[in-house]
Amino acid sequence: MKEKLIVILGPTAVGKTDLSIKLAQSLQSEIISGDSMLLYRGFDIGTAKPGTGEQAGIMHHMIDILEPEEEFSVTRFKAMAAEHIKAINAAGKIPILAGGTGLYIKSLLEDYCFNATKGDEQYRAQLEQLAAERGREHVHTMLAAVDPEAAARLHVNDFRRVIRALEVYHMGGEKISQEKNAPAGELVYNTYVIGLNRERTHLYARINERVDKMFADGLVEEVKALLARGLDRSCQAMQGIGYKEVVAALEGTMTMERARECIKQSTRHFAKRQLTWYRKMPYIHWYDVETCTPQDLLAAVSKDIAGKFGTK
RNA sequence: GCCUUGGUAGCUCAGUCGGUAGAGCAGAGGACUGAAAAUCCUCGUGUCGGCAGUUCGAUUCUGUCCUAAGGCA
Repeated sequence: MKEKLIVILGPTAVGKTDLSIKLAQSLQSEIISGDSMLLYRGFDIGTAKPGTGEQAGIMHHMIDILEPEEEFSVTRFKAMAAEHIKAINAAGKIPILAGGTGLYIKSLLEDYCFNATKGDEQYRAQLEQLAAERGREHVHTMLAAVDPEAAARLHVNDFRRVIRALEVYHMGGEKISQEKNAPAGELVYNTYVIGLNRERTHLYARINERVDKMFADGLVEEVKALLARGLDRSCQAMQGIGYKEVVAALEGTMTMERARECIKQSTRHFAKRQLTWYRKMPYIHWYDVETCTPQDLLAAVSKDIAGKFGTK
């Protein structure tokens, strides 16, 4: 008997948070975040994290569980989310997984089987050093020597993956190209996947507005506070959209105005990339947020969920 | 009114010593299996402001008109 799960995904700024909270209220359930940036404490404004007021007393899991300097990865997400899903089901409720991180959600639903080799900071730094000295081609050639299949698939410039492939081979004796599990096309959970979308130009307009609002709400102060705490600007969380640009502006490499535009642009690009993940998930039930009010959306979604799970 | 400098892809501009043009950005599509809000790949025909002239041929030269900015009155 598979555990039940409701998923809400969609591009950034489409309105996932709002729907997830309303739905959680009406189903008296709990929310699990499927978002790689909400994990971090202190990263609130730039991540559009729902504040405690907005959370409306609904239990939110996997938000604010990491210190800013902590590292995180998909496998941890997968394991943690699975636990929450299990626990909430055990309590007789249907958990709501809401978030936009394609890899995280897809790997959870489809049970990606990752290589066991852990990330090794030192080894990565070593390869980056090597690439700086002898070029990326050189590192790519190293991969071709040990795992030609992976090398053929990876572009020389897709340096992160080249590094990972080498790491997997040298640190763990595995190959990134080795066949993983073939999840029989069936999802891990008894799940109803809701995809929210709206017309692209309108989505972009919302993104632009939201970025302006982040600045008005004190994004710059948030970043300053993080830096003042001694947080290294190179840490994972600081690579998030909105943070790396503000840091650059504070360091003087670009104007704050320019940073604001960069953030809008990156967010738009990001939304587009999210959408390409979702296109590979044929089991998503799409709802056009454009053509209905929040009430109608909730009603429509509730009805479809009731049909699926036999809830009220 | 006169002078100067512009008018080339949605935007900013480059360029053609005359043989119908190309970058960045924007935008679009894609990849992705322990960093994923990360990382990476692919995609550029537009009356070269209008009209006329010179020419085998003009976006490129000449004239004229329109238009923008600046200067002089």
